[in-house]
Amino acid sequence: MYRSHHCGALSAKEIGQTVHLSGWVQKVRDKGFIGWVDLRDRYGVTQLIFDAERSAPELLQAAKDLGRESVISISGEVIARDNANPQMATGAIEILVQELKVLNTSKTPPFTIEDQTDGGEELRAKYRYLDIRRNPVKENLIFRHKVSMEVRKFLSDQGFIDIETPYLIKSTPEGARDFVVPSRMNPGQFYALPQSPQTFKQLLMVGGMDKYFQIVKCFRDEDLRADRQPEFTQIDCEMAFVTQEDILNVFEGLTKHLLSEIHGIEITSFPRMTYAHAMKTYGNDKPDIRFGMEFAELNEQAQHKEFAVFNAAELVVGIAVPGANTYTRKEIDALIDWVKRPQVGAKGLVYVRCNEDGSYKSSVDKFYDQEDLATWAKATGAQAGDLICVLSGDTDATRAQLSALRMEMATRLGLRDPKVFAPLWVIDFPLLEKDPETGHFHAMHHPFTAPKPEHLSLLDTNPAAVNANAYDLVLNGNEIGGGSIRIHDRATQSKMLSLLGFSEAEAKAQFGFLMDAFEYGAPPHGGLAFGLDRLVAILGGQETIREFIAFPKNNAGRDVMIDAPAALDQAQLEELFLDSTAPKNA
RNA sequence: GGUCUGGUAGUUCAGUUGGUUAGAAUACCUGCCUGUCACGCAGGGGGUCGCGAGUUCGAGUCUCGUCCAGACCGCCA
Repeated sequence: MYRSHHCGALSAKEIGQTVHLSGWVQKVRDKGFIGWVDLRDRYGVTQLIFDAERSAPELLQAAKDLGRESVISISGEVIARDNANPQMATGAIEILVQELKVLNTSKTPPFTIEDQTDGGEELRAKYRYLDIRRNPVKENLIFRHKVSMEVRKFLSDQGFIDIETPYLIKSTPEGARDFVVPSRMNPGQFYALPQSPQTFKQLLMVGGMDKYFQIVKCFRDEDLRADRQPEFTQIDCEMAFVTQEDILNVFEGLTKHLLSEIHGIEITSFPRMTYAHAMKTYGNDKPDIRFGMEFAELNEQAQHKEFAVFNAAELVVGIAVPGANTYTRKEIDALIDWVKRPQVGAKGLVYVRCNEDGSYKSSVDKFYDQEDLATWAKATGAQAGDLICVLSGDTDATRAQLSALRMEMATRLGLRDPKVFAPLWVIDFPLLEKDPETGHFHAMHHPFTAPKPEHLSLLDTNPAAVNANAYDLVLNGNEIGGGSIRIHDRATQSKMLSLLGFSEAEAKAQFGFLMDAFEYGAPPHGGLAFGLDRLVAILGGQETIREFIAFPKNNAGRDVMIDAPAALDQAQLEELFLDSTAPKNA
C-alpha cells in the first residue's frame, strides 16, 4: 500500500492511528539524536519524526541519508507534536515512522522546490516538471482547472453542446500566419492548424446544433508576448437565432458566474461602450476602466496661440494624472524620455502642474497664460495636486501614445489593483480597416462578420464607414473575448470577400464550402470566443499567461524542455516531400 | 524586422576609475547538536566571468561582432 492518507490530510483527530504516506522529501532536519523529514505531495506537507529512543538505529540513519526530492513511502503512527506548528495545516501532528521505503532517489534539483524559489525563468522552464511541484505553479494549474470546469458547467447548463472540430484543416490567406503540416499521402500538399474553429462552428449552426461550445487549442504562427503563445486555448461559442443582445447577455452571465464562483465578487456594473467612444476617451479599444484619467481633447483650448507644435497637430489631447504634481523636474524629464522611446513614439510631452494654491506652472508658459491653462484643467478634470500631460500629433498615433502613458501612470500610481475586476463590452466595431500602406481593406474582426443591417447599403458606397455587429469583452484593460453576428447568406458573404480583394475564383476556392452551406437554409447566427489563458491569468491577478500553462513556450516559440522545434532527419523529409536536395519528380 | 534590459559558483546576485588570489547568500559535502519546522554551530569543495575578436603593460570591467534569455514595437482578421 502506497498511502492511506494524503500529506495534507492528518490532524489531531487521527492521533494514535497507523497511516501510510507517500511523497517527496521536502526537507531533512537532522539534529543528531533526533531528525525530521518534511514529506510533500500535491495536498500538503506532513512532518515525519525519527529519534534515537523510539526509532531503530538503521531507520534513523536512513532518514538522515534522504536527499531532497527523493520519493519515499512510509508507515507509522500519528502522534501529537511536542511543539505544535500553527503555521502548518498538519502542524498539530507528526508521524513516528516505523517503516521507510525509498521508491526513487533524486539528483539535487537545479533550483529549490519552494514557493520563493531561487530559480530563474529559463531554468524553471527547462525543468518545468520540477517547477510544477512548487505551490505557486501547482495552484495556478488547479486554478485554471476550476475556471475551465465552471465554464463547462455554466455553458452546459445553458444548453450549449461541447463538440470537437478538426485540428488538420486548410490554410487561409486572411488573418494570422498559419502553422502548416505536410500531408504524406498528398505529396506537396499541406494541412493548416486552425487559428480558430470559426468556419466549423458556423457550419455546426447550419447543421442545426443551435448552441455549441468547445474549449479548444488554436494556433497562430506570430511573434510571442507575455500574454501570447503560438498555441493557446479558446472558449469557443456559437449560437443560432440570436441577436447581438442575446449573445451579450449570455456571456455577461458567464463572466458574472465566473467572478462570483471564483472570487465571490458580484458584478453590478457591466457597461457597454462603442468603439468610437473607447478610442476617443481612452485611446484604446480595450480600456482599463478601473481608474479614470479619461482623455480630454484640447484642440479648441490650445490652438489659438503661437505654439506651432499644437497648431500643426491634428489632435491635442491630455489627461490629468492624479497627485502627480509631486513629480520632480528630474522625474518629469524621465517621463518625457519614456514617451519618446520608440515603443511609445511621442515627439515630446507638454505638462501642466496644478499647484495647491490654484496656480498653474507648465512647460509652455511662454505661450499660454493662467486662464488658458485653467481651461485645460477644466477639460481634463484636473484638481490641485494633479499633473496634466498633453500629447499632440496625428490622431491615431497620439491616442495610442497617450493610452500607453495613461496605463503607465496608472501602474506607477498603483491604480491597477489585480483584485478589482471591471469588465465591459466594446461594441460597434468598424467592419473594415484600411491598410495604410497598401490601401486595401481587411476585416477588423474576420471576414464572416455581418455588417450592421442599417449600414448594408454603405458597403458599395463607403465601406470604411460600415460598422459591424461585432463586440469585445474587455476585462481590466485586456481583450479577453470577441465575437460577432455572422453573415449567413451567400450574397453578403460573397460581397464581403470581394471587398477584401478576393477574386470570385479565390473566394470559391477558399470559402466555397461555407457559401455553399449558406444556400441550404443557414440560420442567422453569431458567437464569440474567450481567450482562456488570458482570462485565467487575469482572474488569477497576473499578466503572464505562461504561469497558467503547464508546458509553455518561450519568447522565441521554443519549448526549452523538450527542445522543440527541431530538424527532421533526411528520411522523414523525403517521405514528406520536403527535401530540397532531393531530385524533383522523384 | 526593430528598440531596450540582462548573461559572473548548482542557483540568485554584487563586483567602484581597467589593476594583485573574482566575493556574498543559498544549495551541496563532512562533522557536531534531544523538539526542529527559513533549525543552529564549525569546516570544506565548487568559476571557460555566454562565445569570438580587438584596444591595453594589464579586461569580469572598455569597443565591435555573435549567441542566448526577457519586456516591448511591428505583427497577432
